[in-house]
Amino acid sequence: MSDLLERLRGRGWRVTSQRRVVAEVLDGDHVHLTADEVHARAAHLLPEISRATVYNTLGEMVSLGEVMEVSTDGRAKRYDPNAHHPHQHLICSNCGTIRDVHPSGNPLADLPQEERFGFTVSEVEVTYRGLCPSCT
Amino acid sequence: MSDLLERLRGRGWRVTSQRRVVAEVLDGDHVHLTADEVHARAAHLLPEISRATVYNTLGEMVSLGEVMEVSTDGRAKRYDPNAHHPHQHLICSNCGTIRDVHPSGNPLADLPQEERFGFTVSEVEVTYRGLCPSCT
DNA sequence: TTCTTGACCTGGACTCCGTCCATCGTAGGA
DNA sequence: TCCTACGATGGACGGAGTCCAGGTCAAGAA
Repeated sequence: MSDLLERLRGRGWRVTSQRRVVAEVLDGDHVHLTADEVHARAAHLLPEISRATVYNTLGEMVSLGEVMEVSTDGRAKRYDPNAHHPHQHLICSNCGTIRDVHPSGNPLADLPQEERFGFTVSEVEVTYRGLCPSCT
Repeated sequence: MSDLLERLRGRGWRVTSQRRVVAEVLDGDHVHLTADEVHARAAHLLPEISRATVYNTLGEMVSLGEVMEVSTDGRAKRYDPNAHHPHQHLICSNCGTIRDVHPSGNPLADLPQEERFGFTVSEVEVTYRGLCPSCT
């Protein structure tokens, strides 16, 4: 994830200890943490970091396209650092576990012209729901 | 929508004026209101109705499968009475307008077995995003 | 029609998630 | 090393949703 910091620096970002720590927490490809979880883990590495800073940093990473925001259930949003590899999500309806998945096919092509109502459609988000092995 | 009330009565529900009014507000197939909007419209017909009652009633309708919950953007959930006709949603990223759409194909079949990680997958939710004609 | 009772409604307090803002601190260029 | 604009802080705030104790009423029984 240090290349994330490099990319951010390249975009004119100041690299502060807070941003470094948030990036470190998000390291790894299969992480789907809430802002509060990110804050808790970051505070473990840098105790004085504030909630507002975590929210700001996550928001900036999202608007730069480095991190994806996932709204799973209308409760807290989750942050997914695997933003450079297109994927969808499979969520356990019981315990909330999230997995990245790669469906075949192209859902964008599945929306016929006459069902677009003049919209310029640019993205599709597919969420699969079901029960994970341990909740079955 | 009076058949909704009939179905609910058939399930042992008491039909109260509050529930009648909520059902009436949700009447129509292309409505996607937030709980607060439902409350505002319901209060127009029955001024003393409380927010808690609207939330309770909507929650019950959802758990009976009579109404669908749509989490568009991590903000307020929306309630969609068109629950008996499978469909997906097309949302304007700018103004939030929602349309019901019917993609061809079956996205459930697009998730290969080896991408299911042992989950019992039961539903798929597809959300298309883009700009509506008036926001383009 | 009246009675009875448990399901339902109410309003206000509370929680959770997220944003805003005034002020202070500091990364990094000169 | 110094300067300063960008970033961090934390506390107040706001929106969405939940909870609860107590009052109300739909609908079946008589």
